[in-house]
Amino acid sequence: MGRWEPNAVQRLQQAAWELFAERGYADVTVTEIAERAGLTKRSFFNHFADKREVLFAGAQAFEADILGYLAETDADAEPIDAAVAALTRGGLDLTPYREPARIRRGLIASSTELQERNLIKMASLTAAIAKSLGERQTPARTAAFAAQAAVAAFDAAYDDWAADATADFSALMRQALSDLRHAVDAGPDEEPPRS
Amino acid sequence: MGRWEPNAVQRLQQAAWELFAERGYADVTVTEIAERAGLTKRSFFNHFADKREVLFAGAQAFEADILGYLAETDADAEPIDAAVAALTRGGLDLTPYREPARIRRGLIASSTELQERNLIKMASLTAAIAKSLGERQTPARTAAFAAQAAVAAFDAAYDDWAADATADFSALMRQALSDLRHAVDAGPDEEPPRS
DNA sequence: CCGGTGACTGCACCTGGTGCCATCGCTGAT
DNA sequence: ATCAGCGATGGCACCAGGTGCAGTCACCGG
Repeated sequence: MGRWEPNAVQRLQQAAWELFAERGYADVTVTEIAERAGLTKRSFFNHFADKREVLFAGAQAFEADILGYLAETDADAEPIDAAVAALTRGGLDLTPYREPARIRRGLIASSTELQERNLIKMASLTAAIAKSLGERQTPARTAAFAAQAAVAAFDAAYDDWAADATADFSALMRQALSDLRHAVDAGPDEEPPRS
Repeated sequence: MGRWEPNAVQRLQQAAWELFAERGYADVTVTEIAERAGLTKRSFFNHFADKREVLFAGAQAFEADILGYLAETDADAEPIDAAVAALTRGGLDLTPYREPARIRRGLIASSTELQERNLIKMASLTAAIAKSLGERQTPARTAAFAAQAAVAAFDAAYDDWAADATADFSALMRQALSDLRHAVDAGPDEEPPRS
């Protein structure tokens, strides 16, 4: 029992979430969010760097989780397989949060501001994965492309998962990776068959 | 001879470019840009949606060029090859602008705001390419992944090109695509050899 | 000569975001 | 018990980006 109600950050997130759901991201003001949480605008900005960030609080934790999973993968695996495995585990962790994920996706789609923030978070995740892969024997270029491919597959699978209640995330991820490889593969007449 | 000096947009871009080069993006105010161009803040926002956009005016034209080149590619080519060919031609068009491109890259690297904007422009380009590819016989999924891969290769090649004065863009692009395929390919023991 | 059009301006206003300092209650040390 | 310090919060003034609205003024076409 402190001088203040506990969990200010959580209360702010909750308040923001409710207000965004009610009236959309753009029509909600930071002052309103803070007041619903029983705080002031100034305190909001003591907890979040900006208005967008209140919707992306989970992203940093997610990135950390992925890096943890990545460290657990077989060091001899192909980089892209290691990254895909880690992202698959991370995606499975989200299973209980399908409905919030759907709403969040809707919000992001409604605001270019949020789309930009989402893209930079994905880019940050990609860079972190690439860096981790680079600490294996992998050349930086390969690591970067493998990370980008893995995240692209994850993103597609995540979309599918949000849209289809019955789908299993790891199956979606396998399918996405297979589709990606199909799209990237050279046509049969452009590259000699493997020896 | 109009009532006003001509080429307001160009003057604003020029003024912004100079000021950003002098003092960095963050330390320049829109009012300053407008005044150096002989206009007012209000007029700046009549020409550009926001402060960032003054640095990305070329992006829309570039996207249109790429789509044009894409339409000229062989309709029977693999989607990724068509996209790569179009982006290679677009990259070659930039040859005279290497130095500005370098400066621009430095500016973007210095500001997360600009990084976000850059990412969404690349995403827009990717989506436009994917849409165009989808208008061939290509499935949407394949089109999307092919576009993402092609743009990823372009981005890597563009980086290399900005860093190395002597490099030929189409060679860099071929190399990037080859590296990408190497990074995405399954290891030899994970997939049966082609028949 | 006259009315329309379009680039530009002025102004008031909103909101996100920050710097600075005061407050207040808890905690631990003396 | 008292006091110092810490940390979350609040108040306030302020800045910059961004917008809505109502003008102004030169040009252009009739």
